Amino acid sequence: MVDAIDLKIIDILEVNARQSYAEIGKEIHLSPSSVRERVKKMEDSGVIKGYSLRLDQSKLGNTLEAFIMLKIFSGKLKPALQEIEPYPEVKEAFRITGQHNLYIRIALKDQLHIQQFIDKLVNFGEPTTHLILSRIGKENF
Amino acid sequence: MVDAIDLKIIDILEVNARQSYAEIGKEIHLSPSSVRERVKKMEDSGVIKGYSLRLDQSKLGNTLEAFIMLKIFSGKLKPALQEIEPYPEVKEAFRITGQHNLYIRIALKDQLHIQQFIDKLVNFGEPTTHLILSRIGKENF
DNA sequence: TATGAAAAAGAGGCATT
DNA sequence: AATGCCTCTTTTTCATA
Repeated sequence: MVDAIDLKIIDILEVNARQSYAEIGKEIHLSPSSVRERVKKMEDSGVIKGYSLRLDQSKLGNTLEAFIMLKIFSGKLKPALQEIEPYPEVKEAFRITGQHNLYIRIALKDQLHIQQFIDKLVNFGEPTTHLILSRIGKENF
Repeated sequence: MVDAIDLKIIDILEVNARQSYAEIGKEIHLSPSSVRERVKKMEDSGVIKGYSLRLDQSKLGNTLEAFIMLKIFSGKLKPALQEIEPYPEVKEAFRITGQHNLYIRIALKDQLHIQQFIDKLVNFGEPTTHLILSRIGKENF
């Protein structure tokens, strides 16, 4: 399904998803079309779901990044999901195991906005908030 | 710094970072070169840090996704960071406020591997693990 | 906006299994 | 027969003025 060469391509694209097939091919000693074929197969099979951006949220004016874990009130899961879905502040969300049921990552302008955001969530569950202080690791995180 | 048109370009690239400048230009009624110029400026200023992939980890054989929050033991922050930095299983990590100090997101083959991973972390702090059950929201999450 | 240069997409062929 | 890679050609896109 996905062989060692495919994994190499993924590694390269993970660092820079806009790298050309020609350049990728040079790195792994394959022709541009072969690289392209492999990428297309991975897109078609769903291994590669899409291509995205790494943004510096602070330079976009969002000085606060945080994640909120929600302990959902009984029967409030569906309405909670519908509530948070459309917000552009929400960068990522998933259902989780443990004391809380929902993980929501957000990027916000300032403290006032995080307060307003939490105020909306308290209708659906009990929130625990963690501010993100800094990212760790390689640049491609 | 970043105007409304730039934000539109970011929105488009966030959904598909491999979209061509020509196509982006069509959507926002701008010439390919103008789009290209704006993107380059955002790259140079660091607003756009890079381009990345959205992968289906389960199709790569990683059936388990999780995040671990670590309550770091006194003086163990630096060694903890050095320990986790090189692991390919670590997809994201940041320092956080609250009861825990470190957030670590991982993708792993199976339960055995998560156990082994946690075993390494207990030397540096007290871990709390949450498995990720499912992603919520649009496809570009 | 127009241009040459570069890359992507597609077709066909060859080699290995 | 199927797969994976290559080369060649056409079309599209990029970067420069």
